[in-house]
Amino acid sequence: MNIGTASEKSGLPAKTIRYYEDIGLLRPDRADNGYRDYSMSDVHRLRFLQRSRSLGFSVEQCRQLLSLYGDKERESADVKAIAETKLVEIDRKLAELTELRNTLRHLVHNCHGDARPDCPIIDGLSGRMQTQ
Amino acid sequence: MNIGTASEKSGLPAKTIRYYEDIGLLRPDRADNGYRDYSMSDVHRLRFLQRSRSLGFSVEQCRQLLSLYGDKERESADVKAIAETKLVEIDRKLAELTELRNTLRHLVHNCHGDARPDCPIIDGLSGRMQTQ
DNA sequence: ATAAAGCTTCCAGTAACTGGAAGTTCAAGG
DNA sequence: CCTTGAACTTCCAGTTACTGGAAGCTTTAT
Repeated sequence: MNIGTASEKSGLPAKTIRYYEDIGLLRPDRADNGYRDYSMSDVHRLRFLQRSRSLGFSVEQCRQLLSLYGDKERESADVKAIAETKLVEIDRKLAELTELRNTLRHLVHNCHGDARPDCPIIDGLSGRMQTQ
Repeated sequence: MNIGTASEKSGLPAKTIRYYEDIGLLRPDRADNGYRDYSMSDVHRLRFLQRSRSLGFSVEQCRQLLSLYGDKERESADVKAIAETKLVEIDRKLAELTELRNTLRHLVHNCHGDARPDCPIIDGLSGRMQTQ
């Protein structure tokens, strides 16, 4: 499939997909006309990149994560070690995201939603805090 | 407190903290010697920035999120609208992160962890997929 | 008093895109 | 078949969000 279709399916702009190829994150086939030709496997890699990038992993971390999928020659123990390291990181991110959500939820539910500026959460968080 | 202490407490490099000041994300006091002087409230903003940036929110999104905390003049209905928009985004990120974790967990648990390269998950995900 | 550590500003470099120009190829309509 | 517009190509320049380093001032520790 062409880059436009791959872009739609992966949620990444075509520009970014070409950039990822430049820095060696994937290597699509080329059709006779010179157009890039993406397989479903390529699209999976792209979606994976889209997701992990948007979650705050660096491109180099994504490259590591991708290697878990792509490299059949890689030893399983190695895969396991990398995956386990990343799992710790992901769990930390999950906890932080949950905390952020709770804060915002609280904000939404405890504020009046009208024109009164005396929101208790904002007051609580923005004021001078002496607690530690 | 000085920038070094604020850096420790927030988890952000001093360089980044100064940069955030440059682009108007916070405005610490200055001591008589010209040193920046951070309050606990500043540190809270910094920690909040650290967290939301590492979770893939852009600086501009962080600026919006921060406005929920900082601006007492802001109307509550406005706060509520922004918070609710961000909540949807956070929930999406949570779902994606959970999915990513499940994939990796599966990878960790189903692989042999020895030197055999025939991990079923890698085989499943990296191979040519005909499914859609 | 002097050295090291920490602070200041400023300027240049990097990572990860992103936009735009200039040209080629393809799919649709006349 | 011809043309027109969308989608593709490469290349180069610009943006965002830092990051490193120089040059100099202030504080702390011996």
